[in-house]
Amino acid sequence: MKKIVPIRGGKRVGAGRKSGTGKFGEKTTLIRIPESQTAVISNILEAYAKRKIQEISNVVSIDLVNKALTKTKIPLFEHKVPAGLPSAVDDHVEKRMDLNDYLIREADTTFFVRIKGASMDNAGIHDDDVVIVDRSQEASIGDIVLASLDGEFTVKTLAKNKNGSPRLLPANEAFSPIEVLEGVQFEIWGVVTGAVRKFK
Amino acid sequence: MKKIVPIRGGKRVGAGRKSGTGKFGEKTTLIRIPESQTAVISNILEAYAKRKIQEISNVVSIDLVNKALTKTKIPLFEHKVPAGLPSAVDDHVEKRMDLNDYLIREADTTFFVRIKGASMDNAGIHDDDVVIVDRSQEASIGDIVLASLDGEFTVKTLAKNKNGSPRLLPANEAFSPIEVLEGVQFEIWGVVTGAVRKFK
DNA sequence: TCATTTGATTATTGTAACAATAATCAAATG
DNA sequence: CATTTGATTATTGTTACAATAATCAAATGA
Repeated sequence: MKKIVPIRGGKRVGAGRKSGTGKFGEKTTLIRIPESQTAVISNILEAYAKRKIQEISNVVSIDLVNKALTKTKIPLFEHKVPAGLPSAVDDHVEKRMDLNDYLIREADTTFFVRIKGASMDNAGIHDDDVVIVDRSQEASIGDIVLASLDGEFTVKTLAKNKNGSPRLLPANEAFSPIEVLEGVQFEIWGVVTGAVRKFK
Repeated sequence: MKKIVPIRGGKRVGAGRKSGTGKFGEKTTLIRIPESQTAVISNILEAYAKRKIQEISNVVSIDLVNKALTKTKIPLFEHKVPAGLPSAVDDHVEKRMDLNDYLIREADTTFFVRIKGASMDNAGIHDDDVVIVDRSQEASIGDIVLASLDGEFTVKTLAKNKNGSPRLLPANEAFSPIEVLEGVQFEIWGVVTGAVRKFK
C-alpha cells in the first residue's frame, strides 16, 4: 500500500544555503599536507576559523635574581591609610613589608620573566609585566607556568586534555589554546608565583 | 599502415616509483584551506619540503590571523658561552634583578597599599593587589594616584574637568568617575608607581 | 661488454567528482 | 501566523582520476 505523501513543494527560487556560511566564511581549496603535519595545520585552521589569535611566545626576557638581595622594609597599609605622613622612617606603623620577601620564596630557584602581549590579560598579567617564576615548585593543573615549546618560551595556564596530553591556556578569549602535539619538545620551567608592574 | 613496434618489454616485477620519493618524503592527505590562507600554507609547506625548518610547529606563529607574530627564542641555561667572548646575548641572559631596585625609587617616601575591589581592573590593578605609592613624585594628569576625599582613600587615575577641578577616573566601566566637588577635603598622597601580585 | 633506449610499473600530486551534511527558502498546513 | 515540509544550494571530507615523475629490467647497439 502506498503512503499518501501530501504535496507541499514547488519551485523554491532563491532557496539554498548562502555562500560564505562555512566555518571559514570563505571559499576553500584542497591542499595536500604531509601526514606528519596534518595535526598542526588542523590546529592552525581551527584557530583561524574561530578568529582567534594563535600565539606561542609571550616572553620578552628572562632574568635571574640578584645574588645579594636588598632588604627594604616599607610600611604596608592593608585597609585604611592613616592620616598623617606614613613613611619608612616611621617606626610605629603597624605593618612593614619587603618586596623580595613578599614575592620570592627561594632566590636560587627563582627568576623573572618579562611578558609581552595580551594573551594573559584575564589572569591579571598584562603587556610589559614582569612575572616571578619559581622553578622549585611542582606545577599543577590550573597553575600559571613558564613553559617552552620547541625552544619558544610562553607563560600560560597549565591544563590537560582528556587523553592526558598537556594544553596551555591563554587567559584571553581572543587567543586560542596551545595544544602540545606529539613530537614537540615541551618543558615546564616553573610556576608563576607573582607579578609586578611598573607604572611610572 | 601499422607501425611496427619493436617489442622490448615483458614483465617488470619490482619496477615503479619508490614510496617516499615525493617532495615531502612521506604520504600526504588533502585538507581544505580557506583561500586567503593558501599562500601562507603553501609557503610553509615549501619550506618544510626543503627542510629549511625541521619542525613545522616552530612556525605556527605564521601570519594566519594577519598579525605578525615574532617568535622569541631566548638562549637560557643551555646557552654555551665561548670563554672570553662576552656578547650582548650573554649579558642579556646574565642580567640579574632585584625587586626593590626595580620598583622602589626612594624607600623613605614610598609605601604600599593593598587594593580592594575591581574599580581599577582595566589599569591592571586588581582586587588584593599591592600597589607601590611614591609620595615624593609630582602627580600629573593621567597618573594613577592615591587620593583622599573627606578622609576616604582611593586609588584612581587623575583627570581634570574643563573648569579645572580634579576628577578621579576608575578603570572599569562598571564604576563612575568621582567628581571632586567644592568643599570636599581632597588630597593627593602620592603617585602609584607600580603594582605587585602574588599568585601562589 | 656495457652504456643507452625503451616500455612496464608504481608513487606522487593537483584537480575533479561525489555524497553526506548543513543552511536557507517558501509553499502548504493547522 | 507559527510550524512543518520539501526544494534548493553551499560546505566539506573523501574518493577517483589523469598527468607526471621515478624506477626497473629487457632489448638494443656501439
